[in-house]
Amino acid sequence: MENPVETEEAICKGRCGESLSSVEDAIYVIGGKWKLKIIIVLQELGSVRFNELQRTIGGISARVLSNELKDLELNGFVKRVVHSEQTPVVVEYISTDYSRTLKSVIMALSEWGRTHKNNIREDVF
Amino acid sequence: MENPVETEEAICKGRCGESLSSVEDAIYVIGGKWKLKIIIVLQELGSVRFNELQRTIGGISARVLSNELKDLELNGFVKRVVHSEQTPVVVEYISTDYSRTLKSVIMALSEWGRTHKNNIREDVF
DNA sequence: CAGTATCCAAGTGGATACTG
DNA sequence: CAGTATCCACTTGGATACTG
Repeated sequence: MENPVETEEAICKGRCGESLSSVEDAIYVIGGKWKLKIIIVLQELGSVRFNELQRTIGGISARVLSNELKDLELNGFVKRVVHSEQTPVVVEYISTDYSRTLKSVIMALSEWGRTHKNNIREDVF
Repeated sequence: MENPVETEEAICKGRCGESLSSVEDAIYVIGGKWKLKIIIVLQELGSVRFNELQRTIGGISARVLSNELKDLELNGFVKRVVHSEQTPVVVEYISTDYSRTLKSVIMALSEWGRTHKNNIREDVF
């Protein structure tokens, strides 16, 4: 620890390692092209059905959406509710309280994305 | 707009469309497994060389790191500085002011990731 | 050191058809 | 409607060797 020739790598692992590993954990769970978008739509609409969700998000295939939803459900962001009293069976996906803990992440990302888009329009094109 | 049978999809596209598309834009630029991690290390160390960066991040191959850095440079998050007066040539990567606009994104993500990790330890295992 | 080139295995994802 | 199964093209990424 007091090694005078401590490498920069070691210094970084000590100094920014926590941020690094926390961000890594976050990306592992909510990273990818679709997860946050699904969570946003579910939070906004409250309750959505499969095909409706697919159309709202746009560009996602049924297979991929299905896999993403399973993933999100496993991690507690989404609850799958089956109304088996109806035929054909109706399935609703609803956002959980836990998904609301992502509020600040979503706000930060959407604000940055909006600003970035404006920067690009003004500076580059 | 005043259509009484306006679909939920349309409602969502009006209500949360901006957040949705902004988050999409953000993910498009800084999404993926490595980009934010690279940016964090560069911000923390200020200036890093290629192999050093590879070792600090850990788990990333030279080819992938090289591609990510090109991408980040194109988008203005990283500056590549060549010291051609030395042999063998020394290359430094430094973070830009623009990468600092990601501060709130990184903070939100790292805080959420840290909390999430704690939740998992306590609740699931 | 700072990458690039090549080979190759594994994963991702679209399209389509199909099921209860 | 709410998915699943299959086929298949494309992409991603590791390992290794190589260059200036």
